[in-house]
Amino acid sequence: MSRTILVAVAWPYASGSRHLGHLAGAYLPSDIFARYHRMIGSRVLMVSGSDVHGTPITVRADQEGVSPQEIVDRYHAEFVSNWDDLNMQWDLFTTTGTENHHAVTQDVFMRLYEKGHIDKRSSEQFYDPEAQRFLPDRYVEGTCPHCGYKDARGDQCDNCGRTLDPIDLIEPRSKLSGATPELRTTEHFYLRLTDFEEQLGEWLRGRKGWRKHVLNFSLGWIEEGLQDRAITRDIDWGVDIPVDGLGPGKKIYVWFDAVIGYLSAAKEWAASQGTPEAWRDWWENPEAEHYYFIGKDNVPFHAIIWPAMLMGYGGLELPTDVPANQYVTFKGGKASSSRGIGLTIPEALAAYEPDALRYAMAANLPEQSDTEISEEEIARRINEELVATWGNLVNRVLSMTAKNFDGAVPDPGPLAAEDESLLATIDETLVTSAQQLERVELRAALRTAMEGAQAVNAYLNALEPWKTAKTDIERTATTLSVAIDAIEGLTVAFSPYMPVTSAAARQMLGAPEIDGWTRRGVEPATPLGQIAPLFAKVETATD
RNA sequence: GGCGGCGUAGCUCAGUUGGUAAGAGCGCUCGACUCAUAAUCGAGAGGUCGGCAGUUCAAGUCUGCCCGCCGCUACCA
Repeated sequence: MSRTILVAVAWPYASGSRHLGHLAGAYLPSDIFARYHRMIGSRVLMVSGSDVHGTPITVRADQEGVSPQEIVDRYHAEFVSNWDDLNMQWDLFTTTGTENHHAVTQDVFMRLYEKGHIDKRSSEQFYDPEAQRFLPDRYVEGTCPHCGYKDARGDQCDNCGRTLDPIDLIEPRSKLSGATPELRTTEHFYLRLTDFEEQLGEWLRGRKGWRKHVLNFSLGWIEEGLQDRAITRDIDWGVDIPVDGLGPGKKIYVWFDAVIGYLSAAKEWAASQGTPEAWRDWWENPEAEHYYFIGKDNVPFHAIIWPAMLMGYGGLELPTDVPANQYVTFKGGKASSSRGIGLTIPEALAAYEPDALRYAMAANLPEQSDTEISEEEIARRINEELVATWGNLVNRVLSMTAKNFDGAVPDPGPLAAEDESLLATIDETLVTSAQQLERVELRAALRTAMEGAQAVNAYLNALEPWKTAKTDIERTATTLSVAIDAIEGLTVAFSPYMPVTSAAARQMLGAPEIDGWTRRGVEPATPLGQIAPLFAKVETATD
């Protein structure tokens, strides 16, 4: 029976270009996983979209003298273009700016409110009289009361690392205008996370196969005790609060609405298909599996807050797994486009072919620990592994076949033990890589596929078809035919990672489109396609 | 400060519930081959598994302390 899979992908924040850390953290793994599931016949719904609300976007808009919508439109267009270049296969990539999303967010808010999981409280916040705006903690700067550092942020001092309360800053000033902020009382709605503490703990302790950094981190939050959390902000850019009582100038907090995007996007997708109820197959179906692809900084939102919201709402499915990735680091530091650390996705796409970039990043996915990446590392992965082992394998086999057998797949004749053995190895490659993909061990599954390619190279070196071509054409036919069948099988394993070149390789082999996670081989006498190298080597900085 | 993760070969990383002489890829050395994008294949060198002390018949794997790196710390998203 075919499985029902929701591939939920972190919503990129439309405040600037995304970088390779984001690509490796969430987008590439989700696409690989979704493609695998489509190949084995699962019903996949892969959704995400641009996250368009929040203070940083309004600040940037002010700085540039444009509307927040202009900022959002610019980066949303860039993301869509990136995904297109990378051949990301979304079922829907929308934004949180749609009417549908606002309506679904308000529905979730109202339901939680009516069930008593949201209440109203007041607190004191810094307000910038010049910018006429309440300031998030990190937009208040001043002198650290602990170490005297002059440019401490309101949430944390970058010098001594201590967590701060902006009220404790000496000589506080607004990061926006430099003005001295004043304290004002403000009312907000709070999500009562404490209502779900026990239920969340029980649920989390029952999770199997979750990465330990995800599970331990989440359980740590539970053990420390959850805190109720404000879910509205003093801002005019966001989703309207669907109940009266707070007065103007307040919106729903961007993070509360962003996670709801997984649900609203499913509804938008269903409506766009002309089957408006179809979202229920994923969200109200206990058999459905939900996988959330995010970076580790988002673990609390996906393993604590969003599940709590779902529990409170009732009748919707909780995450099956949250395979959060760690960080990609450049020269030891976390990638950051705002600080210019590491390549942005547009920069990387300008430098590398999409499939080659996908290979290099997939081979370095930070699944267990932070992974150090450099342009040298990307070039090494492409030149020393991808081109040398896989690209060259396809090229050497096809070249020999074209030359010796009139550009068509030869008839293998009876197979010898070593022929059967190679094909068994490739079949095993597909079995093993599928198991690893199921566990979201994407790096390992790619490695497995490469080992399959090495096995074919070793087989060729052992049977030396370039020699037998002069002495035993039947043996040569067997060798090359078996190698072609093996390569056909490997294109299946590589396809989730490198869809374009895998399809190109199949065309060269004369193989039909992939049908299932299995080796099918190529019929004898099938004419080969136009042969060309699958990948080009990249120049390295030192060349 | 608190919490979490990490610290394993020159580099990038794997090492399930503790158990045969510690692994992979790349790099390096030697050899084979020369069909192929000087690509491939084989062999080899290379590690006190951050440090110290424990538990155990047995620890990279468990416990404690220490050192270092990264992240989070609930109002960045």
